[in-house]
Amino acid sequence: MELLTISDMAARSGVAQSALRFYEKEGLITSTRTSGNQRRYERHELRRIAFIRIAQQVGVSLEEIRSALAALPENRTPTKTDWARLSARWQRKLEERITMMERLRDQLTGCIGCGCLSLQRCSLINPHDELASRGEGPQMILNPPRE
Amino acid sequence: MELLTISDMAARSGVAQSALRFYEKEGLITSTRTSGNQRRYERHELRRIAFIRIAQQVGVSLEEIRSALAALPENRTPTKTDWARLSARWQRKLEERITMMERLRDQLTGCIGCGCLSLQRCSLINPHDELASRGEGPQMILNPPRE
DNA sequence: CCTTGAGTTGAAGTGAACTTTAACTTGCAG
DNA sequence: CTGCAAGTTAAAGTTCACTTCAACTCAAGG
Repeated sequence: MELLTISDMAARSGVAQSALRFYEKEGLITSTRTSGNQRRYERHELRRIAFIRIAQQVGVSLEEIRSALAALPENRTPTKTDWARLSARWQRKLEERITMMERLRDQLTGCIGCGCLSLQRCSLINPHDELASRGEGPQMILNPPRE
Repeated sequence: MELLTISDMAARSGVAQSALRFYEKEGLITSTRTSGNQRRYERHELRRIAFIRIAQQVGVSLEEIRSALAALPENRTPTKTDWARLSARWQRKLEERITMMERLRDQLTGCIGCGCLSLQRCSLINPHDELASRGEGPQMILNPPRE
């Protein structure tokens, strides 16, 4: 069971050393120390880092990521099942985001025909201008009507 | 041709007044002034704002948005065609982002089966660990191999 | 030993996208 | 007219996600 140095981790994960230290300070990853106070990482920390970067791609904040990772066991190396549970959760987030983007794309496609993009008339943004009651902004995308 | 005040604009667009002033300072939108130095907006500025918010949803920076908007005519109200051209361009960006997200989702689905998320073995991140030559990080998602 | 590269810390800096503040001025209903 | 809500500015503050800096200490080859 060989431990990895911070430069190993940076090389393998593609994340800068400074970011790794930052993540540790934020409680996203952990490390042990050598007698000389240098960080040593267990191999499975790479999974945490991978997870962090993926979640960021999905548009999740570090704070949310932190709280998700907090669900992993602290006293033992996470099992496949632990990770699978977490992955499933993020997969739903991803799914939601994709759906939103697709809705955005579809509406935008319709808008290209009319060359509009008006806040008042275009369905992309606020159809019929009667949505004021539902709040401000591009209601159709952020908060579409149920069918 | 009635002009809108800043609070009209804020109400109609769902964007804070402070943000509208900020956008103006950044050259994203424009306004005329009353004799008493108050901002008055032409109605079509709402379209610019809508466009800005939509582009932000897609993950585009204000700087990029600014340069895209710079392609619109300054001396006349943009025509449908002007907007359509711009919309088409963003639609491609959206399409790309959706593709990336779908790839991410598909890979993640595969990963749930194995409960992995390893930087070394999981195909989500860096299959076979031989991608080092192609750069660091989650290569499969950011820069997938051609088929 | 000595040098050099790798690692450590706290604190300050960065950039994006705004918001808040303070001190005024305008617009308009009564 | 008056009073007050709405508007104006420059400058400073905020949050997020890091990076950079300065001043060290540690580890290992020659």
